[in-house]
Amino acid sequence: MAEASRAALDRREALERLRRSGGRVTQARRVIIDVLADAGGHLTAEELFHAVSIRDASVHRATIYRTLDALERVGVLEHVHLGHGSAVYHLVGASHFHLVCERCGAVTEIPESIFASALEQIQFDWGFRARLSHFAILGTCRRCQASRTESRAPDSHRDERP
Amino acid sequence: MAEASRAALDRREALERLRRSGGRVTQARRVIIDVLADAGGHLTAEELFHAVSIRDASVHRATIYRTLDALERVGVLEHVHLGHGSAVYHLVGASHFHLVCERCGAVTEIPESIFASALEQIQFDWGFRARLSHFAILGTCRRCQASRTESRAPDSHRDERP
DNA sequence: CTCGCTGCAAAGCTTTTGCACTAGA
DNA sequence: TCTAGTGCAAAAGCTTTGCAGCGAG
Repeated sequence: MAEASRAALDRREALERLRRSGGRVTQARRVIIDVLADAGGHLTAEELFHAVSIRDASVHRATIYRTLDALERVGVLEHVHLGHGSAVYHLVGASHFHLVCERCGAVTEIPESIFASALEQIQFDWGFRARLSHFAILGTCRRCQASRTESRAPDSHRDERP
Repeated sequence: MAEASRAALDRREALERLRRSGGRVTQARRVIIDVLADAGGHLTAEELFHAVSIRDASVHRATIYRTLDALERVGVLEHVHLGHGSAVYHLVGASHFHLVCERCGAVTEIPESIFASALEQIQFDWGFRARLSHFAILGTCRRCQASRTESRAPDSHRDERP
């Protein structure tokens, strides 16, 4: 992976990759990529739509979905499921996993190396080449383990049943 | 975990657990638990609804959702996300992970022990107690790795973009 | 007898799609 | 120019909810 050494694609690289794949660089796509680059990733389609609307109110919600699909197909971005809610999108970059606390919703990124040997064993035993980064890993964070009666944070929850 | 030694709760244990938690054992719940026990797990709400309808057509779709919620809350069942589609439900039992092939949709269950040391390291390094069983692990199965042009199986796909 | 559970209907939310028009290469 | 991409509107899923009646304990 060429991008594994960097945090993520920047605007220029993203547009370049899009162009090279035969896609057109439109106003909507430029804004969407800008927002994703600025946010540093982890936006749902809806969050992205709101953020994009601020910069260009003419971009339609349907365009967000179609563009996310198109950009994912040409390898400019990826989506991850952090929980029960909508997927979140981010520009491709260093492969990593997400630890999501089921109680407070905190998201921690960890390097993929942690699971290297486990994934090798799965490849060896089952012939299955696993890609762990597509889903978050749920659990309980240090803080919430310490305080069992910790109340839930009001925001940033994606995997909570009300 | 008391149920870790067995494949999953059977009807009697499930009803017992429901009753002990103060829940009422109704006709609808009995049928739902029966269907899940017979299926051996991995049913979406919609699949469950169809299967339940065959045995008792009077059970409403909304009851399926409310019952799944209730039964999950009292620890009778759990849900897992195998892919982009709806979650699948199963009676609680031995903790395991699901390998889902992104190309053919095949689902393989593997024991949680594979990841034991990785999860321990996460606990040690980040203080995060991870529970990997809530999401599937996507990747490519042996067969699909062998035949790169393998056509997708028409069914059992849950994590495929059309 | 009481209130937890259910059927029903309707709404809610996210995502997709058909169509005609616009604009990128 | 030529067609990929877009806005718009409407539909399509899937899931939730308010309400009144029923039935489990």
